[in-house]
Amino acid sequence: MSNQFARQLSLTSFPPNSQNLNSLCSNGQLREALVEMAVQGLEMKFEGYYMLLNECVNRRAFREGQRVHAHMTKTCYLPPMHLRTRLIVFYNNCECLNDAQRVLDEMPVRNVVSWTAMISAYSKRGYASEALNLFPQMLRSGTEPNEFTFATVLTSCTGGAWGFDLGRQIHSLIIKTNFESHIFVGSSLLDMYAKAGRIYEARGVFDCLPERDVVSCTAIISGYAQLGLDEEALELFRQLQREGMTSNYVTYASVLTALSGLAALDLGRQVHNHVLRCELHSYVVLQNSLIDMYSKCGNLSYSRRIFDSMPERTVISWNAMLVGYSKHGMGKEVVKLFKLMKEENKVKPDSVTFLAVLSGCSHGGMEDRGLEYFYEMAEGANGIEPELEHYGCVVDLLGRAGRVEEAFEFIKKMRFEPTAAIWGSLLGACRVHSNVEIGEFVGFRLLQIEPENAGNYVILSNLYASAGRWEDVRNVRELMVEKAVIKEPGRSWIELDQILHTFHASDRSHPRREEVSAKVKELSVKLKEAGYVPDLGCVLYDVDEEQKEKVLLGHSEKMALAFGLIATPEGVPVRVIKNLRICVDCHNFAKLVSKIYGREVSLRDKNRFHHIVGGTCSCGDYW
DNA sequence: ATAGGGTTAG
Repeated sequence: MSNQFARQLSLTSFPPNSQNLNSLCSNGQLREALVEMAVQGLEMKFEGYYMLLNECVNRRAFREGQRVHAHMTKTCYLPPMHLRTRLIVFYNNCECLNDAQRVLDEMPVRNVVSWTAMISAYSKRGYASEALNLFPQMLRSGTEPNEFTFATVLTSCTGGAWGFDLGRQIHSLIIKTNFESHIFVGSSLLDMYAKAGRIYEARGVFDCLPERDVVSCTAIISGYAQLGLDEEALELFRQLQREGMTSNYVTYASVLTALSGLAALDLGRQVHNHVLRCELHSYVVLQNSLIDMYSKCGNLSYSRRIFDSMPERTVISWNAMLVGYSKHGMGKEVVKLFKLMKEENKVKPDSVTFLAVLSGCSHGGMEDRGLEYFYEMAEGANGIEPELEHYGCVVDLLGRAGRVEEAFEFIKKMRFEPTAAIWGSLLGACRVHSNVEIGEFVGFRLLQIEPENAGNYVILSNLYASAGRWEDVRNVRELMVEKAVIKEPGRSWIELDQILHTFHASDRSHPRREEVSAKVKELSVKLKEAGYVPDLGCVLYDVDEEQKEKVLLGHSEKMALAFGLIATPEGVPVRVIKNLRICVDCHNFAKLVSKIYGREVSLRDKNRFHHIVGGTCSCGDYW
């Protein structure tokens, strides 16, 4: 009765059916549109539902969308496929994957679009295995995938070995169905290869694309950057720029990742200026990248300035800043900033936050504070379960404080199987604090798990040497010669006028190599007068002492440092970057250089910064 | 009606 009355009313006062709904929806008057839906009752047209659902999707209006769904179920005997597909998208948007799946389950017929919408829903929410299960179901049902399906499903193949295997099978299907050169499919495909570490395959796909756009170019650049192939990323970026590539904020974020890795401050500043000119600087992602870039280039105050100027911050902003302080050994700043984060209470700390805080306490010599945070975490106060890496930080904390036995007990009680990294951290502590008893046990354990890592043999033999157990030193050396492989050759570099000067151990390739080795020799003579004693224990090979000293003087960081002294004016700080951990001998060497030549030396190694002033290092000689 | 690349940690 009232329905009929309403219909009469709507016929007299409004234009009939969807006309009115259309204007209400396009004015964003969702509530009024819902009233109109009720008024139209059984007369609702499919276009009307479509417009309403669209509005609910855009506004993430969950309750309203549910009402539309219920109304549709009541009035339509068989809702058409496109409306049901829109419902899948709607429920996904409201993070109700169960409801989305139910809509798919209730469809009497499905086509490629509805399947793809559901696969996309799972992959967007991070349910890779559900997405990957759905794909073969779709094939079995006889539905042919299209370019949308392939582009979508490949994004779920980046998780692990299982996903990659499936990804390769999907690749061959893509070749068979001739979608390989489709730009969306190609970008997704090359990204999958890059994330699996197969950069050559990724590049192959990229090179075969008949056309390129921002996304495909960014995908391949970031592929290199994510694998730590920073120079290649930078080189490709420059080349593609010459060829007229357009860039957007994602491109610059990826390039900044590469520049962070290279610690290329001048180039980083240049990108920053460019970002400002293009008015891209308000993207939070880009601000986060800039914070990270400045901190990894040694310029923490710039990072902080950007951080302070941000109107909105994500957890990544906080983490990047905390990691910055941590790597610079500024434990107090880490604690202060973490307090601020909690007080502000806008952004919840995540597991990376705690990694940064714990390792910040460790690098900053604040063991007790770090332990407090760990136990706070373990009690579940923050809703984050400590993971293996957090336990690793605690081993580091205890080891640094000389509490080696405690660290050993802690490892035994962990709910994880200790990894090589955990044992390695404890072995390092045993060496610094000369605990041969535990060190020997840990060392052998480590040689079992990781026999190919040369570094482990060196630390163990150093430990024996410090105890005067020369027979054992020799045995370890022999073992090493049999089994160890040096994975990554040592490499150091220094940036001068936007150019990176790279040196390898005993390098012969730099144009000024003669000058540089002469300078290293000169330095060593001067430093010896001031008490420098080469630490022959740092040499891997079994050669005579004179040879060992030569090997030490050939270390890449000494050459980069010497080059810095030659090529920059007196009094200017020298910034050296090394791809591995710095060795004890080079650390001593740099400390003496800073003292005798009155130069500040900033040395970034794989793990952290060493700020060396007047013969003292910010790491407190533990790293 | 359905689609691709990004920032912290390891």
